[in-house]
Amino acid sequence: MAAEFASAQPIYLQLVQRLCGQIVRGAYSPGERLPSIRDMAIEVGVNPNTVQRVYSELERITVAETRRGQGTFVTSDQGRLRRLREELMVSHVTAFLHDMREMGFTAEEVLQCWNELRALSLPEE
Amino acid sequence: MAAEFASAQPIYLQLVQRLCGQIVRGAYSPGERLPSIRDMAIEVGVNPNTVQRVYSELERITVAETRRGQGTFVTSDQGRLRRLREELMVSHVTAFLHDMREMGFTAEEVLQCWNELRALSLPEE
Amino acid sequence: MAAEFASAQPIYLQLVQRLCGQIVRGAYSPGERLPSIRDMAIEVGVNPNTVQRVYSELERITVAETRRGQGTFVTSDQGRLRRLREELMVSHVTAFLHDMREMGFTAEEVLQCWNELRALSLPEE
Amino acid sequence: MAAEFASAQPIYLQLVQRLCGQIVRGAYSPGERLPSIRDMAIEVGVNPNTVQRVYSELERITVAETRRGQGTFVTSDQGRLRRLREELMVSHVTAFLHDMREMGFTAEEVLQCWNELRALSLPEE
DNA sequence: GTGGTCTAGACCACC
DNA sequence: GTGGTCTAGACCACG
Repeated sequence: MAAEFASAQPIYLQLVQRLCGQIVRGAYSPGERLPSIRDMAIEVGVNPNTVQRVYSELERITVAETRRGQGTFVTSDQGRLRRLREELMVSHVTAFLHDMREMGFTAEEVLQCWNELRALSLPEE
Repeated sequence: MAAEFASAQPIYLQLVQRLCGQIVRGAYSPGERLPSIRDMAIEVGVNPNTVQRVYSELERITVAETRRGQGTFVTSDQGRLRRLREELMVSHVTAFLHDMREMGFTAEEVLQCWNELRALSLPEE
Repeated sequence: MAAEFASAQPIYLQLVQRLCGQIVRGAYSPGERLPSIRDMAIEVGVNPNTVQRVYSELERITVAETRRGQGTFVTSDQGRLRRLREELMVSHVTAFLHDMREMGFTAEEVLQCWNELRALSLPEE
Repeated sequence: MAAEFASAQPIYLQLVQRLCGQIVRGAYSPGERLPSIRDMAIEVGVNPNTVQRVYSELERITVAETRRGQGTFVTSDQGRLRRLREELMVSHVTAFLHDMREMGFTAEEVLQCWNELRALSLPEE
C-alpha cells in the first residue's frame, strides 16, 4: 500500500505532515503507539532511515515521544495536541491567505471557487 | 531591498510564484517588459543565475517571453493571463481544501479561523 | 516514585552512576544488602533486566558482589570504596576541566559561575 | 588528522559540542564560513552524512546558518554567541555540581582536587 | 562547487 | 523486538 510522494517537498516532511494530520484528527489517540519504524517503512514504502527521521521530528516538536526499546508513542499531553491542531490550522490558513492576497484575489472570488471545488472534490465530507 | 527567502522552497520557485502573483493581479500589464535579469537580481538580492531560471520557467509556462537583446516581456495574450489566474486560484484552493480535510477540520472551523486572521493580517485589503 | 531518565545516556549507566554516588556518600554502608532486582526495578520504575545489568556492572567494577540466593551486597572492602570515591572525583573533575578548557573559559569565570549556581541550586548542602 | 571519538556519546553530538566550543572560544569568528561538509568530513574522518547532521543541529540551535549553495556560516549574531557561551558554561557547571553533590563531595574536596589536577593536566593554560 | 535527501545495509544498546 | 547511529554511495537542486 505504498503511497506516492509526488510533491517537491522532501518525503520526510510530507510524512511528518501526514502523521500530524492523522494525529490531529484522531486517527491515533493520545498515548497510542505508532507503528515501529520498520513497519511504517514497509507500510509507506520508504527506507527505515527516512521514517526514523520522521519520528525524530515528531519528537522534536513534542508531538510524539519514544521509549527506549519499546517504540514511539503519540504524546499523551492532550493540551499539546489541541495546540497542535490550532497551530496547523492557523499556519495553513495564514499561508493560504497570504498566497491569495499576493495574487490579488478577492475574498468573494476565493469563496466562490471554494464552494465549487468543495462540491466537486469533497463529496464524501 | 533584498527580500527574505526563508521558506524551505527553492528561491527560484518562490520568485516564480511571486511574479505570477504580481502579473496576475496586474502589477505588470500584459506585454510589459520585466526588469532585466541583472536588475531583478539586484532588486531581490539573489544570484542572476536564479533570475535566469525564473524567467525560463515563466517562459515555459507561457506567461512571459524573451526577445533576444530586448528583454523578457509578460505575455500579451490576455486569455492566457486570465487562464493563469484561474489556474492559480484553483490549484491553491484545491491544495488548501485537501490539507484541511486531511486534518479533519470542518468548513465552519476553517471559515472562522479565516475571518479572524483576515481581520488581523490583511487590514489593507 | 519512578525517577526520570531524560538524559541521552543509557538508563543503566545513569543508575550505575547514581548507585555509585549513593554508596560513596554512605547512603549504603559497606557490606549492606542492596534491594532485590525486582524491588529496585519497581522503586525506580525500570525493567528488571536493566537493574540486572546495573548490578552486573557494579560487580564488574568490584563495588558490589552478589551471593547466590541471598542478593547483591555493597563490597565490604572499605579501601575499595575509598578508592572508588577518589576515582569518581578525579574522573569528573578531569572531564570538567577538559570541557572548560575546550571552550576557553578561565578559572575565574568558572569559579564565579560555580558560586552563583551553588547558592541557587544547592541550598540544602 | 582524524580525531578519535572514544566517548559513548554519538559522534555527531561530540562534534556539535566541539564546534560549539571552538565557536565560543573564538576559533571561528562570527559570520565565518565553516568548512564544507565534505571537507569537514575528511578532516575529522567521518562520513559526510554525519557532518551534515552536525551542521543541521548547529542551525537548529541558531549557532550557524546555511546559505544554499554557498556553505554553512557561524551566526553573525554576536548576542547569540554570547548567550551560547553562557549557556554552555552554566549547563556544564550545573551538571558538574549535580554529580558532585550526588556523590556527597564537599566543595573543599572538589576545589582541592581541582587545584591538583589543574597543575598537572593544564600546564599550558 | 554547495547543502539536502534518500537508500541500502550494517551494528549497537536497550528492553 | 525496539529505536539510534553510522557508513557508503547515489542523486538532486541550487548558486
